[in-house]
Amino acid sequence: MELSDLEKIRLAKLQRMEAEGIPPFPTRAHLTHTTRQAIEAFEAAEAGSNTPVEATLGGRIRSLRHMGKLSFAHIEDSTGRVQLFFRINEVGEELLARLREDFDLGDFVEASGVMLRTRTGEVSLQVHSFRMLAKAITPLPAAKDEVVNGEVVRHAALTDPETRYRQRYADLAVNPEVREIFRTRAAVIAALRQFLDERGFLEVETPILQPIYGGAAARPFVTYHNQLKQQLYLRISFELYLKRLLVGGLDRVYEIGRDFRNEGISFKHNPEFTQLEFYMAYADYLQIMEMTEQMISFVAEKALGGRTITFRGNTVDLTPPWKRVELRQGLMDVTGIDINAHPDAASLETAMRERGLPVKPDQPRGKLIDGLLGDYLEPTLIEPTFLYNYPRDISPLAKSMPGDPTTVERFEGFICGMELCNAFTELNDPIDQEARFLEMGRAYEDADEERHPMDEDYLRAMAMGMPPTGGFGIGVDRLVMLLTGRPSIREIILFPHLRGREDE
RNA sequence: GGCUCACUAGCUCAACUGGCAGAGCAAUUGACUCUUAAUCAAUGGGUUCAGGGUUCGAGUCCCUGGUGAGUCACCA
Repeated sequence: MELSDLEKIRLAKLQRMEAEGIPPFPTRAHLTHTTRQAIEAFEAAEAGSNTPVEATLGGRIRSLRHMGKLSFAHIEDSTGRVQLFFRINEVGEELLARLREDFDLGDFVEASGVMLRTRTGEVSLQVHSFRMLAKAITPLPAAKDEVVNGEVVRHAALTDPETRYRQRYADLAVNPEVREIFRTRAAVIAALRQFLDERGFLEVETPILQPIYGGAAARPFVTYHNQLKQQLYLRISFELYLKRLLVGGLDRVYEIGRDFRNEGISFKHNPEFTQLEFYMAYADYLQIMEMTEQMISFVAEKALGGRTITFRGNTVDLTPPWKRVELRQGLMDVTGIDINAHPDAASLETAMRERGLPVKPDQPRGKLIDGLLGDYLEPTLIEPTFLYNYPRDISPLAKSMPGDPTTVERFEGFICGMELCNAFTELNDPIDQEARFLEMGRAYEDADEERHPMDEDYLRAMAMGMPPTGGFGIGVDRLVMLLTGRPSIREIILFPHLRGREDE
């Protein structure tokens, strides 16, 4: 490890402590309160009995001010901050000198004493004794904090995105709002579980390593099992396994876990991302639609304490019911094209050209429609909106609408111009399913990386009978982006994937 | 992968049309018994992302490469 000048100075302090027999990394701490508990205990005593509050507190030193025979510090733990007040009368000359010589910003310290208010009114621990809990050799990146009206204001905070993502520990250590994002993220996932658990759903775990990948259109990561001499794929969705469980009689199942897609990286794409899928027997996509808006507003209420979010400058209310727009009508409104009047790719291409819309050649009809949706319709869907009834050829696992074989019972949810979730009435006819798989194979013969491989075992499962089922999938990262108002997926994933560096 | 922009001290940022690489905080030394970006005095700190080129002279201009951000493509 190459040490900077600042680090060499701190290392020398550490070595001096060791030479004097003072452990810089003692094994155990003995704390009586968190910083918040200590402040609350003092305020309660102040309002009542006035009995002294003794406490032993621990935390990271975030500010340190020496002034002759007095010193002040703030320590921080996960519950907040408290000021430490060191007076030579209480700690003695020797310990006070040690504070000056051995302790730096970023060190972890344990301090015992009595809670009191300093002259400026700040609740503080008047320290009688203290010791090092863990020495920090590398200084924290943020320079200094200021407390203004109880709010911590940072000066010269760590802002460089690359450093923040590569050294997330440093980002978390100095940027409290980043810690808050991940508390919200945990609350979102807990609320999703609660919502589904309360409705009788069983949480399950299905394979991440799969011999045949499927359930979505994406390129997989490929890996290999040495002993089995078998090529395996990291899953791109949970769908095909979860629906096998419905065949097995588990009527309501869900899984929250990681999907892996070997695609480009962007502000809304990470190669691994967290997905929730649930399947509900005897439900159709309209019931799932209602459940979706209830679930999302429930989660917002639980994780944020309200149903209003602000994302990319738009403030929207998540309270049900959400807008419902048929995909055909939505596309007609923004492009003037009625997709039902163009049952094949060639006709749709012509209609697009007539209106001066750019057309990528050799795209199947479904892809063209998907393109129109993404380019022209999606950006307009600011208020929470369900688009429903999708073309069959981009939905190989969804059930056709009765009386309309070109359209399937499928919807997607959009908020603030971003796609959030995808759901449909599940195709449970094994004959139709096999035909769809074959169709997909043909349609993507040229770009066959994305086609759905034929999954014979899945067809066998369907052949044993799956009840009519509504299924649902949501990108949990996208949901967390929306709920925390963060425009980049990297802000809400602890360790987003970045390109490797030569020096690492 | 394409295009655009960025990369300077530990952190945040300056440095004009090419002309001695700077500030605040952090650090070091000292003063200071209620401070809170404490204050005051002094001091140290640079592979200007890397490599090459142009030039009397490059942080600045040119080329190649690296990483990031935005955007497009692909996808969710």
